[in-house]
Amino acid sequence: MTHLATSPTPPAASLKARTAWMAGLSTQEPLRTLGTVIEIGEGREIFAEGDDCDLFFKVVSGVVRTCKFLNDGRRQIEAFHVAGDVFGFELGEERLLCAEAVSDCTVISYRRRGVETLALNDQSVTRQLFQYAMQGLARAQEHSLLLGRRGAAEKVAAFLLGWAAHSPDRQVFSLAMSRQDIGDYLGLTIETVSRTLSQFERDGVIALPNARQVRLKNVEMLEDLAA
Amino acid sequence: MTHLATSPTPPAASLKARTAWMAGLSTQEPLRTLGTVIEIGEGREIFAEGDDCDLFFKVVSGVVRTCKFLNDGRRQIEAFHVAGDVFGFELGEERLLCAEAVSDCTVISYRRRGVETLALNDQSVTRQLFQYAMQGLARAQEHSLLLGRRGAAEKVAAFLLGWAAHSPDRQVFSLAMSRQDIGDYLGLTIETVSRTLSQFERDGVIALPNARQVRLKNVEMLEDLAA
DNA sequence: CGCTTAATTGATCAGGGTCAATCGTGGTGG
DNA sequence: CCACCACGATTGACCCTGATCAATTAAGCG
Repeated sequence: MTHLATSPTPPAASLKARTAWMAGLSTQEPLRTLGTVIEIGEGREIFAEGDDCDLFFKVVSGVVRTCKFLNDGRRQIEAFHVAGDVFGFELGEERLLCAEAVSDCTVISYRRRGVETLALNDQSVTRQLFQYAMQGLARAQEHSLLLGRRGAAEKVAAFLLGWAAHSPDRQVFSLAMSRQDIGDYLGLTIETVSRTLSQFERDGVIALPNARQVRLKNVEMLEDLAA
Repeated sequence: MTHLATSPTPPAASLKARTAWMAGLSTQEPLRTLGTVIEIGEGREIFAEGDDCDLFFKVVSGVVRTCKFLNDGRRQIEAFHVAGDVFGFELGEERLLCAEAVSDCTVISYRRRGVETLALNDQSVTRQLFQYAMQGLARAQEHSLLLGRRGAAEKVAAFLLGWAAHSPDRQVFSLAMSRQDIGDYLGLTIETVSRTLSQFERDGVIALPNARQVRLKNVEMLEDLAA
């Protein structure tokens, strides 16, 4: 399940090629004709909490975060979405989460109504939607598990391994997101994230050439930590 | 790894009556004929981590917990399932979670294969499965949010309100689960759960006639706490 | 080259975990 | 019927991890 390295701007032509990343649907891509390609600048909002759910999205390149702002001002990041991931896929009429571009990114938007109409005539569309829902479910459950973990070290280790798994190179990769993002995803403060990473580096588990670059030096120990 | 307590199978007659409890499907219930009703005793395992996913279940009565055991012996409860909820619905071949009866309960089991076959000919079945997946997704996201909350008071308050919402009487209800269960669901220890409840009682927010009975005295304050 | 923002590091504090004792309730057997 | 036991829940004392507050360093960027 390797995702392609993010390449320079993908014009429409590359879009077709990229549908191959989708899970379990090598032959058919009935949604292809419905999508609209959109470029989003780093930090820009894609949709907000409370918006109508008339669209959902698939990431082509870049990273998107879906999150919720709590009444005390804190932010909880529900997930990071990378190439191939679908987000903004909700049951109700109003969005419970908002979505923002972590990095510059390209996404495809789909009209929910249009897809639903399509689904009436095409079983494979319904099944595709089902796949998206189940993948989201699995992801959310995994995240619950992560948040339930006790130690900061456990959480950060699990996060690094999870992120490494998306990367083309599992040993060396760069984090698309800030320490604040990582903290909001793991339920920790930036300081704790930073300290934990520094400690990992002192222990020789990882190397940090700069704040965004990570090199895993001892994957086994990380896996032990992540439990 | 024993599952599926073979027990006095209720007759088909009772099954029909029970379909009325199901959410959102008043007119159609294409799955009705496929299910097998099963009685499970309190504390009994329904399926284990690593089992085949050839079945999924719907709760008729009682409460079921789905959970995961971590390598350090801790247990994380992913969800409590009450009448009408579907559980054991997973993508992969092997289960990632296990399910146990919190109280004596009655569930209906469905063969995944059978339902999939049915779905080929019947759009409504596919759409029903989609609904289950999306409900599970919404639930898992809500749980992530709950776990991400900072304070113990916030978590316990949110839990009480959530549980009250299922109950026939929103003011007075009884908890089906132990303190340990609550703790494992919220990522807290039994002591902290107990202390927090006691504190709520001292503050006049709730009353605890006995360990399992809860009476909400100040819902507004609970809602403030739950944020 | 200074300005701004992100990240790191340090010092202190508090929320919740841990360990341990006590209470309460329900079940069992004399 | 009551003494006894077992188990869950509660409460208390103490400690540790991670949050908070604050200062310093590093990295972009006009």
